[in-house]
Amino acid sequence: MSDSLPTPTDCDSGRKRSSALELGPRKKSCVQDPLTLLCNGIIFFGDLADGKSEEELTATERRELKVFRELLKQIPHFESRILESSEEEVIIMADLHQIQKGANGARSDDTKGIKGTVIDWITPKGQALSPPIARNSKTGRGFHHERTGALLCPAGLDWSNNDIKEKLRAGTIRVAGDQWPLVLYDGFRYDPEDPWNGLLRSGILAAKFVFTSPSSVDQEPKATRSGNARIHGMRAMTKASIAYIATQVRFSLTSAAVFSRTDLVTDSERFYNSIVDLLEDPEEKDEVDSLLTWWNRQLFSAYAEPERPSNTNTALAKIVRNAWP
DNA sequence: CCTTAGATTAAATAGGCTGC
DNA sequence: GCAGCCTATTTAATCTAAGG
Repeated sequence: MSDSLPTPTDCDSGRKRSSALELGPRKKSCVQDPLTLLCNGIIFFGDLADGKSEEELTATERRELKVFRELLKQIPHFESRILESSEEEVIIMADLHQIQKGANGARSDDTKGIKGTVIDWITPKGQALSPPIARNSKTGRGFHHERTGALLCPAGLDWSNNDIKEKLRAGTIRVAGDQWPLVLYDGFRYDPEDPWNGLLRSGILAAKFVFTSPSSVDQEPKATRSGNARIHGMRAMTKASIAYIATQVRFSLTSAAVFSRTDLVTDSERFYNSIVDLLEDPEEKDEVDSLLTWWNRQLFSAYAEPERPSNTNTALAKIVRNAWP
């Protein structure tokens, strides 16, 4: 990390931009326009090769060139790769970061929305939660609340057993991501005799909220414009979108304030993967097929023809989301 | 080895904007 | 006036480097 970049005071934005483009496993998101940076860098190199002097560049261009050089230095073989690659490949590399950025933003929007409305559909009809849960805060959720605790309780465990309840609250019993909570089951009822009974058929409202539109959750939708599904040409639920919704719902019930794939307490990543694993298991194909059919009847029976997909980063990201979050 | 301050990052949040 | 998109700001977690 001995960074030879002198970091003049007027150049900190440049540093950010360079680090944002590392092609490592970690995604950096503060870059404004990675594509421009890459393209300009290549153009600069071409100009310099043609005998153009560096002094002819503007201050901004020199700074950009500097960032570009730093980039080449930091990433092994990046120089040869980028100078050999076609224009299309450069665009793809830059877009990957934009898409990741869009995906993060979209997920964040969903988390925010579900956090509020989930309160409505875990509240028994005509009753109130006691104690009440704030719509905009995660405090008071998780195992410490009777309702969210019951829904988060692993399906095989008995929440009404005080000993178990206390151990869940104290953390003596740690719930891993592949121990599925009761909230995944239709009517919040788990059937030990038939584990498939109702499994993954509970998050309709959340799915509608995300995919069709927030108001499509209500009896009388007041949508005045198209929702996500129609905008992005989504015609059906996929295995990944079912797992995505389940993950969002599960997270919304926890008291954790920050969504993190790698957080081992919420264990969201393992939870998501465990559902995808089940849905992709060839031996479960029949059950999965009928599950998908069921979901599509719930969500898309009223959806006739989707519009053409739009082209924004977020739109691309949401398409990606249905294949890989 | 551990602590600690500072930097860096991802994510949450509020709120504004646009198109219908 | 809704739905989705976008931006600026805040917050929390993680990393780094220096010092004890």
